[in-house]
Amino acid sequence: MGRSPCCDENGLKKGPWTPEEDQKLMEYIQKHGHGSWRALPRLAGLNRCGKSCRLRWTNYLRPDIKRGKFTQEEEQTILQLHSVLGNKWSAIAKHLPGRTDNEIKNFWNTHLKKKLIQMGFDPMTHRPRTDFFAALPQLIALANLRQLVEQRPWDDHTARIQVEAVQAAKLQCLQNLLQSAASIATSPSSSSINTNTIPSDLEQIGLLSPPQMSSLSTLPSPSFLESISGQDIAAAGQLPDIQIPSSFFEQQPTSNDANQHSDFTPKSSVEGENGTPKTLLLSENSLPPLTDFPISNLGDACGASSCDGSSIPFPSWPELFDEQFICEFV
DNA sequence: AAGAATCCCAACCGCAAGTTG
DNA sequence: GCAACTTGCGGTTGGGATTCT
Repeated sequence: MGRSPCCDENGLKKGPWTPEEDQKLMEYIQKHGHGSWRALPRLAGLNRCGKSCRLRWTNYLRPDIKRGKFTQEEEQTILQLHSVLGNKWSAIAKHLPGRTDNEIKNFWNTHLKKKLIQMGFDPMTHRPRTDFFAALPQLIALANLRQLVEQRPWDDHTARIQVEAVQAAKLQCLQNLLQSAASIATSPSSSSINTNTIPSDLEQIGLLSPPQMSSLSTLPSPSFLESISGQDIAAAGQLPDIQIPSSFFEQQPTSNDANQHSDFTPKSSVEGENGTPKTLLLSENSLPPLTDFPISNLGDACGASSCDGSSIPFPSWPELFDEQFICEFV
């Protein structure tokens, strides 16, 4: 065991690779294979450590590397695998030919994680986040503090201010949800997918929702899990419920679609009683169903952000947004 | 037009597991 | 069994590119 001393050696070049260095490395590996990475730089005439050479080769120079944007299918696969495997980038990469673990990791950190957060999902647990609601008391306290700062006496308005703060928070939450759905639907990367054309295997791997979960996905199917090595599953420990909203992948209506549905209405794909997928169109007055939040096993696969004990249980829609509020919002 | 802010990704760092003698 | 060495992995960062103000 012990740390590799190679990168600690002095006089070895660091930083970006030059085309000449790339050329040397490629030519050497194509001729001789990489063999011992430690010996390779010397043999190839490179003033780099073996680790740096290995990284450059595996992440950039390897001929089978697929470059360019991640496809919708790849994105879905990453999300699905991440919900099962967590940050096991190399394990995830094995299921995405031509993609490196580093690339997937970067893609996750710069795109997918943000998307999930925007959607109100914890990127670690793939469950609805509760932190926003946990912040409600702070918002109320802020409203109260402002009143104090302004030296206004506590009067009958205090209660009203509190109510307004809660209303504002609710409004912001709802706007966030709708904006997230809209922004995802309008993102170029999502333009190639259509709920009606999602291949059946995506349903099989649990990316489409079962009836009871409405817009939320559930556990991956056995067939999907079988495609992952037993070792991976074992490493992942207990399998979490996967709740990527199906609207995550949905498409901005095309210009034609937009004519048909002039105002954006989040769609959820659900299965009919006979198992046939059908599309659920949410009306202006309906809301994404979040009442299926599985509090029962919440603690099993918690990440840091929502399971630190400070969070409050995720409230149901009727609890959170009363009818009057919804009408006001609409 | 220019400076600030943000995004993005190649590359580095350090840890740990595997291998070898 | 032990220590040295090698490899693989995940987290983090530096800085160029892009977007915003």
